[in-house]
Amino acid sequence: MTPDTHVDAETALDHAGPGHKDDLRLWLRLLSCARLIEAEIRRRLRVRFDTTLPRFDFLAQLERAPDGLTPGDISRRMMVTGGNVTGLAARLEEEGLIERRAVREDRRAVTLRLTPAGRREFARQSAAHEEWVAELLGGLSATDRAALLRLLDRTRRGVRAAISEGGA
Amino acid sequence: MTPDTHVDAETALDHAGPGHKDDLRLWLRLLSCARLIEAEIRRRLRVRFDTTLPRFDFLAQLERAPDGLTPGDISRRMMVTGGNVTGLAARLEEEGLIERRAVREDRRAVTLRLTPAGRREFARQSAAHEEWVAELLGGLSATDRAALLRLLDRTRRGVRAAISEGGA
DNA sequence: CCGAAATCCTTTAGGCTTCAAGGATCATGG
DNA sequence: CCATGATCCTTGAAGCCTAAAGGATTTCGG
Repeated sequence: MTPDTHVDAETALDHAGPGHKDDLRLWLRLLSCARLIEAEIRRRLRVRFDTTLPRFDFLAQLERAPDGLTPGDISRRMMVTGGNVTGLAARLEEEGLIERRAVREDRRAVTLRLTPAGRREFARQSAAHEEWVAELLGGLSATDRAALLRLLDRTRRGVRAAISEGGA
Repeated sequence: MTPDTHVDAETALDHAGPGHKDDLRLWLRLLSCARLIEAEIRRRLRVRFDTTLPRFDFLAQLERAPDGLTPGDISRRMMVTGGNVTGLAARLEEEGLIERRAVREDRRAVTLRLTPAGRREFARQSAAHEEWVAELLGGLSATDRAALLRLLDRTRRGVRAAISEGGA
């Protein structure tokens, strides 16, 4: 409100160097880019397969694990909470796409695996999904793609480092 | 099912060039990168301010519009549905961070604006948010930042073009 | 052996998000 | 004027997601 406050806010940013504002721009652009693609993929999954991205990701995890996974495994791989997995699994089982099986060695646990119908359905969805992504990213040159891949890898590593430092 | 079908599926991918799989990798990396940052920011907003990203974004929109915005405006700017805005606005109003005001010229509409408390609260959150982003992205060199910004811009334009073509 | 702690999964409450439907108001063409 | 259609916002149903608490089982130290 007062002039002093106003100046302080600005100088605080200036002292922190030019990176502050640039980083915000970079993050907002990264976010909008990811959201744009994600929203389109969600839309197409809904329109063409009457499903959702979490369901698709769930089936993708099981597809890669022929022997099945426990809810805990899926929770860790999808980076979501256990309660979330319980709900998704209930609906997918209800639709006959996955099945539950008791684990002999541990009566607390259960393994989830694709049913034949689930495997078939995921194959259809997966092929379309791959085409969509190629279509959406098709505008980039091979050079740009490679550069972007490398930069994103560096970004991710940097972010992970920052999180584990700060989180310690 | 039949051998022919199987071959067709594979050749279809091959004909599309090596970009298919690469694009998928690129998309997954972009997504994991964005989600990593977003999850950390959501976590900090919750822990330190007991709030959420949608609420923060909502206040940010109002902060930039001193004269207030209608739910429709916010819906468009945040790229979410109107019903979503209704619910967020109800909770933010309940907490005294925003206020509703009738519009004289149009009795269907209403303008939402920050209360003084809302403006104060957002200032706190916004400053912290900016620091967090700088901290998380701080590992990147100036060169990488600039390159990434440019590549993401190209990506976004390409995706938008692909969507508007396909969506026509 | 046995009790405490850890692990596994589920449940519950609450917030976020969408789609679809509905009520109120405005604008327009007849 | 007024009926029709458009626009604005809200509501309702359903799915996604989290944090926190709870029940069942396993593990492990004593």
